[in-house]
Amino acid sequence: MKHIRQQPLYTQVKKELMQRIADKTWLPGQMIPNETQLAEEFGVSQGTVRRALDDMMEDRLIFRKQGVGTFIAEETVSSALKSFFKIKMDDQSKRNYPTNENINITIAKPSEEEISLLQLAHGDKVTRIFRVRSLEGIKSVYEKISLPTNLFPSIETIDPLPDALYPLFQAKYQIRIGTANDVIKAISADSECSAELHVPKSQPILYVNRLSYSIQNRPIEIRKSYCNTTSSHYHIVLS
Amino acid sequence: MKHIRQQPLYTQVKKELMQRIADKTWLPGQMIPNETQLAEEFGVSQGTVRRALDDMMEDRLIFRKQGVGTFIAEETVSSALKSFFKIKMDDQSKRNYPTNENINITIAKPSEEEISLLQLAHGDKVTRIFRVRSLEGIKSVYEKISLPTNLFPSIETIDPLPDALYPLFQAKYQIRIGTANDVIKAISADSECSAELHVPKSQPILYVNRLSYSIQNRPIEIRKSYCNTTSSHYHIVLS
DNA sequence: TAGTGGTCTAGACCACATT
DNA sequence: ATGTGGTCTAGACCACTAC
Repeated sequence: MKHIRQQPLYTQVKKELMQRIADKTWLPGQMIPNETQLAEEFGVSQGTVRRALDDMMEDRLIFRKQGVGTFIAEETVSSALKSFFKIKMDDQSKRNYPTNENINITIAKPSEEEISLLQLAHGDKVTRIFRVRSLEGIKSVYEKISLPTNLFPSIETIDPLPDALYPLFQAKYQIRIGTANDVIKAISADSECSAELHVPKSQPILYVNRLSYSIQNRPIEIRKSYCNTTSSHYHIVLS
Repeated sequence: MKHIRQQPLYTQVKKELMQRIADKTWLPGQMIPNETQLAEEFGVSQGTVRRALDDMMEDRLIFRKQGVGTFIAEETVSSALKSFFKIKMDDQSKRNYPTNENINITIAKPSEEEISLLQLAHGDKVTRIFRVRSLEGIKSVYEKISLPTNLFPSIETIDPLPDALYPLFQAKYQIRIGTANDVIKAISADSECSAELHVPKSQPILYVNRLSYSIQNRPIEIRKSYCNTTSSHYHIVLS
């Protein structure tokens, strides 16, 4: 390994290893060479490789089994999903990811709120996605999503629209969500919610108003979620 | 350092160092001995001390300045509060921290849930704190808090009980909250909530069920918060 | 210049899982 | 028995900060 003294050796090793994941040299689930072999290949010590692997483990890019080996993490996209998908069934044994229903996509002139939050320029359009998401057969979330149309060309023609949007954003539009702001309230179901979620009017609804940003910190998505939390909840770990 | 082979040396070193922070041997902002000195004192290698310090840095218990030294982190009220106090006014310009009202503290035999979640031993008691918190004069949150009585002796005699409990936990009981799990639902106000928060029955209420852990990962607190989110909200940043 | 944290090495041994 | 990751050591040198 060339000694660029600008950055530590373990960072350089990590970058090379990440490259191999990115270019599919190593596929998800696959076991990679052991630490000694990698150390020899890169011309560094085993400790340096270990430091690189420790960092990658922290990023959940790999996982290790003592006595077995080091493996590429499955679907590095969906692991990012874990960070942003917060609605869980109360019964943790049922860990179904929600399915889409009643999808409706329109392109429209943006509202004041959309212009402001998504930082739209004059004349920019907005693509709105309406959908109901079901968990274990129960209509749990009614979502209204607003996206800048120019960032997501032809997204309205994708059929079927995948249940998880963030992997789609990344795979098809090279947009990776980095952070999100969730503002959460308890409200009463209005007639729209009531109809979409099949709940009585005035049922308590968990309202999550999200603004998502790309890793470059550009606002990407407004997502208003109306959740029937009768048998599910919003779960967050603070530290 | 005694070689308990049950756990790695670096975790034992870490525990001893954390103890010195807890018992005020080392105070916030103070510089601690360098890695070599600590290694000599504990009878381990410098690399082992470093691993312990790396872990503590991850937990933000210490910080380092290259070329200067290693310092105990300033445990500011605001830093702990920022992480764990999530209810904000909708109008961000008003950033009042809530005040206590109607405080009621009792010591009781724990419920099944309390025994299980707080990992109580046979005969352990539980201290329950009930209080209403107001934001800008509006009764916003009704809280029921459960604590292991043996960890918080005489907390029921503290008068007035401070608005923020976590700084008290640390200052008086050397217990620092490190993580918390929040489970959030929207429910209807029951008669108890209705009375405490002065809202009509069946008003939508944001119910936050929290289980907090110390930095040593021991469960410390169950906190059930019932929030009137008419003019406030729960705010979380995901990444 | 002296003292600190940051990186790196080469080698040893332990704990765990598979064969 | 073998091979893997996990821990630990002793020592070296680099990079940064203060004096």
